[in-house]
Amino acid sequence: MSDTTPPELPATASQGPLSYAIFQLARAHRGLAAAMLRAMNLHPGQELLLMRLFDRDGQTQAELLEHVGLDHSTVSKALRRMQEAGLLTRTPAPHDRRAMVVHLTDAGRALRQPIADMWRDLEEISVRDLTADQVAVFTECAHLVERSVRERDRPASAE
Amino acid sequence: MSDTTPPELPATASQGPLSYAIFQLARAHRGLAAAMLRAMNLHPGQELLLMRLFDRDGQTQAELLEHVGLDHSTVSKALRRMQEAGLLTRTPAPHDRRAMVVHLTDAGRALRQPIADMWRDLEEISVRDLTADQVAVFTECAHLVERSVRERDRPASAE
DNA sequence: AGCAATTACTTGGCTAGCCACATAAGAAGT
DNA sequence: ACTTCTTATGTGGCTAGCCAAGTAATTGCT
Repeated sequence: MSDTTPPELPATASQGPLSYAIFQLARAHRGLAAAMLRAMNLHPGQELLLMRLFDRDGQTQAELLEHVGLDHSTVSKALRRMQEAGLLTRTPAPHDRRAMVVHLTDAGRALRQPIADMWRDLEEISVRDLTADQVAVFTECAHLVERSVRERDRPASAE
Repeated sequence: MSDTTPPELPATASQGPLSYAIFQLARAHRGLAAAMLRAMNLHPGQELLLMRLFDRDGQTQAELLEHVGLDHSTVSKALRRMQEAGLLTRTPAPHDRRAMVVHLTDAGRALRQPIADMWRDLEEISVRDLTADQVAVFTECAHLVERSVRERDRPASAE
């Protein structure tokens, strides 16, 4: 304790450089994504649901939920707003009247290419100043950190 | 329905692996931070403001703002809630009656060590499965990506 | 059967975070 | 002095995201 308690603690970054870097990077990255999505009248996170539906239309909320990993209520509200925006429909499943099957509308399908372009632009900007090696290491490390964090967050999670 | 399914576009991850990794990592990381902060009756982001005040008490909102990089309204509201929670006080600056000087209360100062411990635990968990080299590369890359993204977000020096 | 547990989803309530607008006060130009 | 201009902060409105509680339908257990 005699070497780590100077009267002038620099800042938050020194206490946890990696955590702080994640925090700042996430906010900047999300900000750019939000700006790009706003041109399509979308909000951050909605494009992930749409991309899942582009991949396979007609999924239930539970199926979408499992892949994106968000809270039930978050997905439910986001889908309701996207339905009100005319991007998709939610109809009760025929053989399981609890479930709501989500289908894209024409307006929703029309966003497939714009979202793909936007996502590619975002990726290209993010990677711009990195070498291919750095991208590989960064992505690998991101997954490792994510797994550590998730394991700690859910003490009963066994993979 | 009659649309010829493209050769199985995997998912969002393949469109932008790095962006997707950032998104997922950020959510998991923030989730763990939120869980840890909840034990102290804090919310994500508040601890950053407090740590800034631990570093130097009696700053104005504008000074805090510059360092954390959030929107001024976000900081304004967060500080109001933290004041209502008894963690700090906001008093008009004597020589500049626009500015509000933020001072920690005893209750706020009491969180210094708990927050430092929590931040250290979070960092330790995040770094657990990484080598020192990986941490260095990851942090460096995070800053590079953040800079690229911020430059693009603010079209000030576009080529 | 019948009743409990699980699953699927909705709603309410809270904060974070952004934008846009509004207010107030100091600074600067005329 | 009298306007702008800039700065510092507050407020309203929107969505994202979480937790917690509630509803409805399916499954499971006795």
